Amino acid sequence: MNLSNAIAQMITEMLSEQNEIEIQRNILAQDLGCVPSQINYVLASRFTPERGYIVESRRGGKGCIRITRVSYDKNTLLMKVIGSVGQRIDEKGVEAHLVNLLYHELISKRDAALISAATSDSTLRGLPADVRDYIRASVFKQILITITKE
Amino acid sequence: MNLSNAIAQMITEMLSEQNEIEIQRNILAQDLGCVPSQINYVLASRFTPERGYIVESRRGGKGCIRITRVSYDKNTLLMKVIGSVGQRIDEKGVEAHLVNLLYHELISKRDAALISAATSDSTLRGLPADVRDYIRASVFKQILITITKE
DNA sequence: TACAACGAAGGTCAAAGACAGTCAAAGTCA
DNA sequence: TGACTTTGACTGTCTTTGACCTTCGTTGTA
Repeated sequence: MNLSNAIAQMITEMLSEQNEIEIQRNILAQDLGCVPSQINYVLASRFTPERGYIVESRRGGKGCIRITRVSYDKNTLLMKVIGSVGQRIDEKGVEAHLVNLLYHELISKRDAALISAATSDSTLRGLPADVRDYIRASVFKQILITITKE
Repeated sequence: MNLSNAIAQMITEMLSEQNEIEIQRNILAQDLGCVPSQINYVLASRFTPERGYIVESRRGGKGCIRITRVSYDKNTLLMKVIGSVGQRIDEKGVEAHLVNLLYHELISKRDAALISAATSDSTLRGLPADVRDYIRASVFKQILITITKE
């Protein structure tokens, strides 16, 4: 087992108990007997957004690195919804999806309110119905895609 | 938790009970076991006008520092932006507003990303430019209005 | 009463300290 | 050979500290 894998495993273990951990780079490096920048390498190569992690950090005195595991399932489910929307959707269609997404806790009430505002008939007023539904589908999907990227 | 954050938290707690507090720099510094100028650093870095605080002070005997939370009424400012948008806006116009809103911390990065996604040219593709700008303005404003309702 | 000296605040700024990030070079392994 | 690892010098950012400055109420004195 090389160093990087050992570090990755250690971080994964820490994350098995909580979805979010805070570490101090220098301390962890010292514990593991490696140079601090090795931690960066491991984070950059293994704890990527693609693999469902968010890494944030703070420099300076008492700095730290926060690693959050985002539920991969959530995105998979969101992507399914996005995939199911199709080229057009009417106001009721969006509302139905929102109810569903809320029920499964894939989005927050706030998100639902924002999406609802962005896609309502009154917001998209003035367009012919079919164009409106087309634009609504596009806006709806783009917002959901943005949410999956968090 | 580093010193600065601890101090900031303490001040925030004091402000949770009233919108205005008066502290004595040296006394607070002594309570917290830090040098007095550390208080200045915390005030300068965290209790800024952008974040909705006004800091005033009086030197000399019986001096003090007064910190006021002004809730520069986020909503009032948001409404001003909404009012300034007009009937049409192009992609760059929205981006400019988002930069501004972010700078003044009236919306989060996340909100900005959602709005950007909902109003981009690619999301609204297929519409004639003038209609697109019209719909964009509508979507943009409706989302902001929803944020003011929180 | 006028006012100068004093002491008690708070303000400023630069240097030092404490972290984390970046990048390129060297090393390793299939 | 090429992809992945490891290392460390250098950089960037935020924090902490302390010396020195400014302001202002109080007090002593002519």
